[in-house]
Amino acid sequence: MPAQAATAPNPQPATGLAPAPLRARGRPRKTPLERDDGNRRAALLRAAAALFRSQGFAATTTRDIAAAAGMQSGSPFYHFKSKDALLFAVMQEGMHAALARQRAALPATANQSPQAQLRGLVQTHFQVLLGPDSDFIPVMLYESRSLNSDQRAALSALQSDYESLWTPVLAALHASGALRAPVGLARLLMLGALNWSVQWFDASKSATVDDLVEAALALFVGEAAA
Amino acid sequence: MPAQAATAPNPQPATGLAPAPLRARGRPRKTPLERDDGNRRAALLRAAAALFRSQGFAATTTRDIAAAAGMQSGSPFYHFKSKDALLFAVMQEGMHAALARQRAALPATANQSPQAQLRGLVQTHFQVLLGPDSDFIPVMLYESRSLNSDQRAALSALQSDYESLWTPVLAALHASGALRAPVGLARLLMLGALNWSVQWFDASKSATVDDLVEAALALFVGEAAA
DNA sequence: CCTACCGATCGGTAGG
DNA sequence: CCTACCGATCGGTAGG
Repeated sequence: MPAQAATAPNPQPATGLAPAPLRARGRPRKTPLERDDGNRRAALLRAAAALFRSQGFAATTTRDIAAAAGMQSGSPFYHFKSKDALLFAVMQEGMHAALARQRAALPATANQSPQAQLRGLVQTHFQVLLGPDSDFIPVMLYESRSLNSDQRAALSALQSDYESLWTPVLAALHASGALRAPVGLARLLMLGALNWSVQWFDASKSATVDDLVEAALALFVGEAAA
Repeated sequence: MPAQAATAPNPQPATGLAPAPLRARGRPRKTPLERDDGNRRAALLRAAAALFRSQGFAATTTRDIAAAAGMQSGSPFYHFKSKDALLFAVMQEGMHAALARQRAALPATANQSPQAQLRGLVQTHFQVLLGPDSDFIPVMLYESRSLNSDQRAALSALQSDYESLWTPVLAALHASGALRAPVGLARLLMLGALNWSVQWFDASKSATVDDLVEAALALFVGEAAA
């Protein structure tokens, strides 16, 4: 039931046999400078994101996460100070990835119409939300209640950065009459419409992500019809 | 920190003194037929809704709920079979209230334009979401993950009833050209935009619920401008 | 990163 | 609806 971490290495059959001496187990380390700690840490993050998303933060056990990453129950705490820190890391990773993808997509429409720029923002947003490796952002959207205030503040800063990508585009659309609601409320309502899709979108159903993009644009700015 | 149940009766100072004989405590029961069980049950529901909303279901303790309703730790289980049953009752109560309010508001716009009918739906929806006693529906929107499949099925039926109030109005708007997105996706996106408002709406800020109604209508159907 | 474990908390119950 | 309690689980840690 806990989504097995797709690429979880070192599944550790847990035979209960007496452990062999440490140096004899597994293949030898290539070089002290080349430890795969980042790999294990990333496996924990992916497992945590999947479980936090499907069960919620409070209902997910650090033991669940450890098992999904092929570790023993105490091992997550070697990589993260607390369950809380794991949650924050998942969200931070999600926001950094989302920002990076939006920024990478920006130049493609920089010289085009505000409508085309909005299409780019909406499309990338849906891809981040519904595409592969898409557990991190939903966790951020639906579990921020469990953060402490410092963590929340740190994430708010990233979220402001993200929103600032939308504001000038919406302002231009508002100025041209294509967007009739006030820019601030329009941004909140539009992002809400997009974010809510994680609750109902089913990749196996008929509608595709591209269908969603077109529907959202038609709904918000009426497809070039001003 | 746990929102104190505003009207919690019987706050029980918990003095630790030996309890007086049962018949001597409190004012005498009016009549065996007139027990205030419904009152206590309602207090539990209100307390549970507030706590489930602010902390989430899994992070809320049945002891938290009991305390907020002025009871001892084991007492909620006199009224509800399990914590799960309490959650389901909160959601069911929320959906019944939302349906009742929408149905009561329908006649007022029945003979008016589809735009006016949509305004009525949106306005009532925001009131249910953001008005007084508005914890029940947010709990339903954000905690259904914690239901078992029978409970989820029962709620899905109520949600379908609710959505069926929107579909004919959206179909009429689509037919007239005022709504350009496909009806099904438009409904999902629009309700998402509205539902998301519980995450950011702050009654103490400048925007009012009426501002939200107007902004949403302007965004979705462009305010009579087709 | 594993083993073995602690202390605290939690949902739920018996019996009144 | 309260008292007193059980059994299980959980986050986290020491020590290697």
